[in-house]
Amino acid sequence: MATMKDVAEAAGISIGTVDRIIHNRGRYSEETAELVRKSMKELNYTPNIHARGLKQTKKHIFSVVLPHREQDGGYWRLVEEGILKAADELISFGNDIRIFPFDRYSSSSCIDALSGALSTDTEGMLIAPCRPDDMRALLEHTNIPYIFIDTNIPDLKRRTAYIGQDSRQSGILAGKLMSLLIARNASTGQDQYVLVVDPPGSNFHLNNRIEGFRYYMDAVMPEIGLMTLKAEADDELHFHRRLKEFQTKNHLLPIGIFAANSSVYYIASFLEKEGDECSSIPLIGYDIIPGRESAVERGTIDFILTQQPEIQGYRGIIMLYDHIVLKKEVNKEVIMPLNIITRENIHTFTGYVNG
Amino acid sequence: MATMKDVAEAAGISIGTVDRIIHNRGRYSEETAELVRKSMKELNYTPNIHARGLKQTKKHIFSVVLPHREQDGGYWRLVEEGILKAADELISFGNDIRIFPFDRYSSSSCIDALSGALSTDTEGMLIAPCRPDDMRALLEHTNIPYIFIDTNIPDLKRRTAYIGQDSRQSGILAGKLMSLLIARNASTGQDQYVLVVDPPGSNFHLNNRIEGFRYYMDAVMPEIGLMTLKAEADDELHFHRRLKEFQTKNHLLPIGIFAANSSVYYIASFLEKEGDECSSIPLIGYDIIPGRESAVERGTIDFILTQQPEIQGYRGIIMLYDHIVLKKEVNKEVIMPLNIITRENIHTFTGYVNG
DNA sequence: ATTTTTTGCGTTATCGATAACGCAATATTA
DNA sequence: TAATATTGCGTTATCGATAACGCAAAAAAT
Repeated sequence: MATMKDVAEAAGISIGTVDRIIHNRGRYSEETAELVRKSMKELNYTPNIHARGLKQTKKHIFSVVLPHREQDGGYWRLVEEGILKAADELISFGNDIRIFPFDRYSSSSCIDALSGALSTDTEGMLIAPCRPDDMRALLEHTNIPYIFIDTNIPDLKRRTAYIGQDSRQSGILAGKLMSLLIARNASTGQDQYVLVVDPPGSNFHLNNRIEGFRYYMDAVMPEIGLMTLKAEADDELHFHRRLKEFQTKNHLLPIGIFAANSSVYYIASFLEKEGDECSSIPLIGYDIIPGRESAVERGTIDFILTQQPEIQGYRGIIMLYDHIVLKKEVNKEVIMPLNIITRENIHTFTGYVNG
Repeated sequence: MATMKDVAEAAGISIGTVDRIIHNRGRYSEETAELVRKSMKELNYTPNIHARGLKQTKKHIFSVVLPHREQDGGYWRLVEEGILKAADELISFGNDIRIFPFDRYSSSSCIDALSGALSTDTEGMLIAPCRPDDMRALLEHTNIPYIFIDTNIPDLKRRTAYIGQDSRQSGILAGKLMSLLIARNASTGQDQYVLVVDPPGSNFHLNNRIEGFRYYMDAVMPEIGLMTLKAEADDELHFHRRLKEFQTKNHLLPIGIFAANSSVYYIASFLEKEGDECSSIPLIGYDIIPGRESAVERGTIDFILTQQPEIQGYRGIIMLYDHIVLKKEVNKEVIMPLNIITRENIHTFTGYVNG
């Protein structure tokens, strides 16, 4: 509860000098600085956040660089929602948060978005570097601090922080849940297999999830085969068509289906259309998509895994603000908890927790 | 970004009057009030939280009334940890949070704690009313605002909020997970049963959890019997003794064990002592107890359900502060998300999320 | 009719950090 | 040596909300 005035008095120096020392704002001697730092320690001085916030009328500008909301099955929409929620809170303090969306399948779009963000008077950036190679060069030559969200580029050590998920582990978890779901039916017949649905596009996390799932299934249920269905378009009808094709080609139904992202909802609607025999097939996927929870509530989808992308987005912005404006220490790496959602607990997850 | 001065000017009135109207601090006419309210709406005025915080040098005092940390298998320690974390943040703003612990098995201790809290100059209370009948009378006659945590007293409508858990639903979820775990072994023999461990003491949530579990198991696996073991002391050795007794009396091992609280860790240590045949029995319980995660990591405990009591405590205090000091609107009812923890995701839950 | 109380409103010091401004004293350059 | 630049430090207005203080005018009580 010591004020700057207290520190100044204890050091036998003026407030102005103390302030200059704290903020390293030139024009002071190292001697007095030492003295002041000692007094600060002794009095356990912490700046009053309110006084600071009040004085700082300066409007802070932050930029967000992430894929279009519709991409990856609406995943980015969820992230963006959390970002907007945090932005809302910060805007009311006179700050500005600018979003630079890009097409995650286009190199030029990605580069444009990032250079757009860089060319403004941004003080910090929240970046989803899902095209690391397009972004690396630009990020190596900037002094603007940035936080990575969702994907990390480990070799860019100048990042302030990374907030994301352990996607391989989530695949392993999906494998475990699948093994429980199919335990009852397994080994009652020959040629049993689990269908792995690989969503369109290539994506670090998707690959990791699938790899983790495979790893677990091969280790625990080696007798169950895994078949992969690669989708080419992020579109409900496309999924239905591909599934139908698959069904006619393979007359034997899978004993379980794993979808590596929110396309699980497309699969659910297909299975429900096909009748009870299909909709009772164990089905695991990712992310709670607002408005589509009913497939979980009905039990067509058995488990949904999520790392709450909204909260990821929300916390990303708050971390940026904490770091740059409040000058707080922030965690270098935040891994989101891996939640298991099922019909019995989904209602406790809709709507925000925290924030 | 409108200030109070802007509002005053727009309404053709002084700042002092605007302030009086906002805070309902007597001495103004309803006419001008109407005018001011209109200007506030028009200018979309939001008070500057920093200016407010800066001016408010007044030290706020809050009280917390909850059971001793050791009770209910260490559950309250977790709640208290979250409370202390929030308190820490608030104390640095010059506030004071006082904890009044009580013995949840003693009526007089409970009454003493609550009247202790009430007799101070507390501005708000966070209360765990796990002895509703002892607390009701006192709470009906106070004007100090309070928030209930963990347990609710629905008929006390004057509460500011309730933050807690849906315990019956968590029992149902436990039932679902149990049914998956035992699916493989079920119906291979006669007289199969699941053991339900009822921890010492009578507790609203414990009863609900067990009731929910029973409900699910009876509905989905009626052929599996449920046997109950009632423990009398919250003590690891006591549990081991009772389990040993049970084992000698019933030569047939259970095909699954459900413990309605964190005593699941006592059961895990017993099963591990008894060898592989025992430690592979499906086991479900509650709460992550710091330092005892290894039983989950080894897989002796298959699933842990938790509603993150630390976060409950943390949020309870923050809600109190938001309501009383910042005069924010707070949710009347906050139900914590129901998390499923298993060896594949426990590492993402240790340590705080949010805060 | 006079005194007292109440009501309505304006003015202003204050909270703590910040950064602009100003003034010496010292150092550097011409 | 004189002119200029740099360094070190003190003083003070400012951010916006708050609440104490003061002063009239109106209302109530005597």
